[in-house]
Amino acid sequence: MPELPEVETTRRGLLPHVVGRHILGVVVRNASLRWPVPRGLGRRLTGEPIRDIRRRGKYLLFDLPKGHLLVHLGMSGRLTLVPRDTPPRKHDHVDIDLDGPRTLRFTDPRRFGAVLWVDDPATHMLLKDLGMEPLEAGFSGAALHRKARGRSVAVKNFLMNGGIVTGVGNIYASEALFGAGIHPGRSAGRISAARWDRLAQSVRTTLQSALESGGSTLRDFVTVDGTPGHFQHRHAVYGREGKPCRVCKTPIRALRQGQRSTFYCPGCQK
DNA sequence: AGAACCACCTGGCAGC
DNA sequence: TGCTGCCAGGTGGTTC
Repeated sequence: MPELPEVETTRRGLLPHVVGRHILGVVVRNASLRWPVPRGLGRRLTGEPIRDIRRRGKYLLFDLPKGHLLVHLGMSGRLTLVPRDTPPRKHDHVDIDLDGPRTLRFTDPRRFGAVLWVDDPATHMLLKDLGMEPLEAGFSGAALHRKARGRSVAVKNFLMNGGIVTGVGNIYASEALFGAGIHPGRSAGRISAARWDRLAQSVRTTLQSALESGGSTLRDFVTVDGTPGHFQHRHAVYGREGKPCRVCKTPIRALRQGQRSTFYCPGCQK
């Protein structure tokens, strides 16, 4: 489900209800996520205050005095705030009871997500090699151009490589390439500096607009209070195969790249 | 080093 | 209705 806008929407929704709260207890109903939820997570968390919630790519980091709770939503994960003692449903795997009226609940049908303890984000295996944050300074066409030198991989797969840019997944890669007028199959190493500038700008504006719409809800993404995002109604190409391009009316096409669906406009993207 | 594939898991939907 | 096959927002690991 969640790419950067959905993860960031989740973070912003949680902030006012979670930061400053102490953790009263932890319930792990199913520890078999992408990696096992560590034994002793409850012992590490219980009694501790949550000082901040940060995001690195699609990872959320809950800052505690002695370390960090790391949450990744995988393909189908969700974090919601529910009234304490709300009965768990089938895929509610982890509960973090907070002081105050609510419980922070991790739900994930496919269990590709993760709930882990991290001592030091700077050296953690899952975090240390992540690429540029597309909404922060340092992300630019020039930086992308430099990283793409000599690489034959399709630009769409390049954009989705978390070691290059973090947070851009399957939906927003297609959308950003449409915005920049670049064909998703073009080799990353054969794109001009001017077009990398357009693409970097398109990635930023695409993610920013999605964020302002509360993210995209395709199947099950909901914000922390249970309301869906609505950016899916504004997708230019994603999920629109056969429908007319919003700009030139050419039917949108789909193709497979690295076992993922890509959508593009053959009229607008070269 | 880089590129292409696979694996992990459940649920929803189209087609028969 | 019920079965089968395919698809889905991610990403680490393996192989070439």
